Amino acid sequence: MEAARNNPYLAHMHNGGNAATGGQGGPNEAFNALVPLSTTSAQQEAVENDACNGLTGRPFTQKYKDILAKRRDLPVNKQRQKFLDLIHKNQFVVLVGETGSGKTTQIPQYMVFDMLPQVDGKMIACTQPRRVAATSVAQRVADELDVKLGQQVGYSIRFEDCTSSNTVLKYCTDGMLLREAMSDNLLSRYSAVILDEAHERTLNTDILMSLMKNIASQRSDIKIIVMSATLDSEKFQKYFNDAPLLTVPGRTFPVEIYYTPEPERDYLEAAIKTALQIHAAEPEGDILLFLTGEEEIEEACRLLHARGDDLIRRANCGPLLIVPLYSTLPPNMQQKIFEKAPEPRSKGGAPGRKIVVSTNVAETSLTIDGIVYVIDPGFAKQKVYNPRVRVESLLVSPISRAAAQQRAGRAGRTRPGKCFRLYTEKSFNNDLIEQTYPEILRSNLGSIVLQLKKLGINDLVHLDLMDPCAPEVLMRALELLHYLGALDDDANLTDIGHLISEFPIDPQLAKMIISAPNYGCTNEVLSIAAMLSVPNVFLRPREAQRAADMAKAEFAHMDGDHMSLLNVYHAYKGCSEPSQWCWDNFLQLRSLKAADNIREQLRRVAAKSNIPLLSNDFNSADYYPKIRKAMTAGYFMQVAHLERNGQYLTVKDNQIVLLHPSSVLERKPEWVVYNEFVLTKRHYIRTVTEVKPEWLLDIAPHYYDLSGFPPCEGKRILEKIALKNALAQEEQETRKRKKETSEKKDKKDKKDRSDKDKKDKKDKKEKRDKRK
DNA sequence: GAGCACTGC
Repeated sequence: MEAARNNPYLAHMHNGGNAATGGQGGPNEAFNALVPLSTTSAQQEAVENDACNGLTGRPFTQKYKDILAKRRDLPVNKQRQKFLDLIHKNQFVVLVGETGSGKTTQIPQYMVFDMLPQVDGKMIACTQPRRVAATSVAQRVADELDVKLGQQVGYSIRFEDCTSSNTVLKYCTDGMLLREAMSDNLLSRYSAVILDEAHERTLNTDILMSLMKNIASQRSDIKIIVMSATLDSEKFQKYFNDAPLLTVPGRTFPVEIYYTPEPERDYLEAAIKTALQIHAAEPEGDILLFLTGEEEIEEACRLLHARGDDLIRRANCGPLLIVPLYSTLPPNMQQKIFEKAPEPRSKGGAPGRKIVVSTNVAETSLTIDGIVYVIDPGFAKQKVYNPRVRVESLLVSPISRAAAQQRAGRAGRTRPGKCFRLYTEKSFNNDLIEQTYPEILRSNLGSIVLQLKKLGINDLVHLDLMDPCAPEVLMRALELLHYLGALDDDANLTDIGHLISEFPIDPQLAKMIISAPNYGCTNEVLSIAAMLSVPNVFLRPREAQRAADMAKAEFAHMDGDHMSLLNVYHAYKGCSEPSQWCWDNFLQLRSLKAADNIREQLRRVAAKSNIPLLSNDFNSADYYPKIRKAMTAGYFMQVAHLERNGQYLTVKDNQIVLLHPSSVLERKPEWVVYNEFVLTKRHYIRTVTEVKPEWLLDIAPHYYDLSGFPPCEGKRILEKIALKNALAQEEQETRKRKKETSEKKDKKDKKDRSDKDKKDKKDKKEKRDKRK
């Protein structure tokens, strides 16, 4: 109680924040005795053991007490005092804890009791890379603290803010906190920020880490905790000014690792063999097989079905449930991974088994219970960025040792498991890289650079990132933003740049939206932007490709794919039963719903930025051309020209590209804008719409300064038009000059005339006067 | 005439 007397906030606490409600509750004495940034583990436990909730004044429920017992048992609780000591003495703490340590749920609560956010009005934030994690952990912690979700504990993710003025602990996606920082550069609403899953090194986490380091140097009152699951803690410690490290053991079961003695030539074949061998020889327990993509997974499932049936017949094995899993799979199909393994065919017969064949989605995003065996061929599709051609693409490549470890861990969540790696141990040690390259080294940074500018970080070259990005990638981003008019010649944010940065989408898309009012078509452009921001809406199941193509043709627009997307969106908004309608038309309902959500968000941003929401008369001949002009204002850097040999060449880069076969365009328009450059066996441009070369010169004259263009037909055509424009302009000017000269002459004549008139009048008057 | 790992504002 000594501390309580010294607590300057105590009076406030007793009077306000902690009033008992309903008569049955009461103050939590231990809670009221807490002093910010000096609590002990014992004090905190006393607060939790009290009869009443310090945060609400209400008596604790039985449910609370049941959960509390389990929380006390978590590995992280044994280190509570150590953690508090570290955070009292340091601004940064790095915490490493494996699965099951309890760090994500407990550490933020320790911080709540230690910083007493209800006293100074500043919140504790805990960031997650994914939305589901933010919402589900917030719910769990609300239960643990015996409060209603959205009150003292809440979450904030895109499209959903579940917080209130009472919120002291907020779980949010890292992207959300970054957005907040764009309008509050010092994150002044927070007294502590906990960055969770930092080892994943997502783009947003990396930026956020840099930002927090920057903020910490300006705010000595803020505490920052970086939590990670890997043992690569030294890098984090070093980055955060030699921060102290706390290691918390996890709670998982051992996983035995097996390697192949020789390298496998065909990993798909090897994977299927291994799965069936496990089924034939290993005890009960489900299998998780990692493959790289949809097509491979469907193929593997077909083979497993065929050979599995054969095996079951011959070897009297139990029945198999084979389930594919990838993110674009419809939700009802995804649910299948939670089904139980099938029962034995006869009582006492061999047990059934579930085989989940999955992409990386099962590595971090989805947890499947009951997995005992993991098969890891060692490959995944990974994003790579080529700044030279400004293209992001997906490439099947070997995973890292950290990812392999993560995959193996999936076998030991419920009991001891086994992991079969389809590569040699030597290969694991010598060929695999230690960590997957962080996303920031594999991405186009256009949007990120704009965000950084908005965050008040101007010196990008000396930006303090954990892994600095390649200068060429930065250059490309700056170049793009400069051409869009978002940055001036000194790389400072312009008014346009401020506007663009308000939109949570690609800068080109945002530019298209803010240009739309010039063409009176904001509403339509918002719809197109939303449709371009979601995964492909068109489904094309292998068994119904023709029917799907026919359904798609119904939406085709002769101007191109963007207008077809607009047709789809309008039709979707007009249909009465979206679910049935989507099924009938081979459309992805999930994507359309997402598009609708995004459109609403974009509309709100536009309205807030005073961008008028306009539409042209649908029957006007200009309706579509005006939309295409607005698109050109955003995408003038992604234009291709059809050369006379029938090949498209991208403008300025002179890359040979093909219209993607998914395009609705049946003819080949001479000039097109494209949304995406797809790099597979060939170079494709996907989602394509016809434009006019005159527009390019009108709308983006700074980009279409032809002197810097490599020679090609497109350039010659543009030059001709430019010449014509120049001549026309000259002619116009000449005419204007002539008109001016003649006007001047007229004016002079008029003046002369009027002078003469005056003189005549005067003379006449004089004459009259004389006569008098 | 062909793909679409996964997130996120």
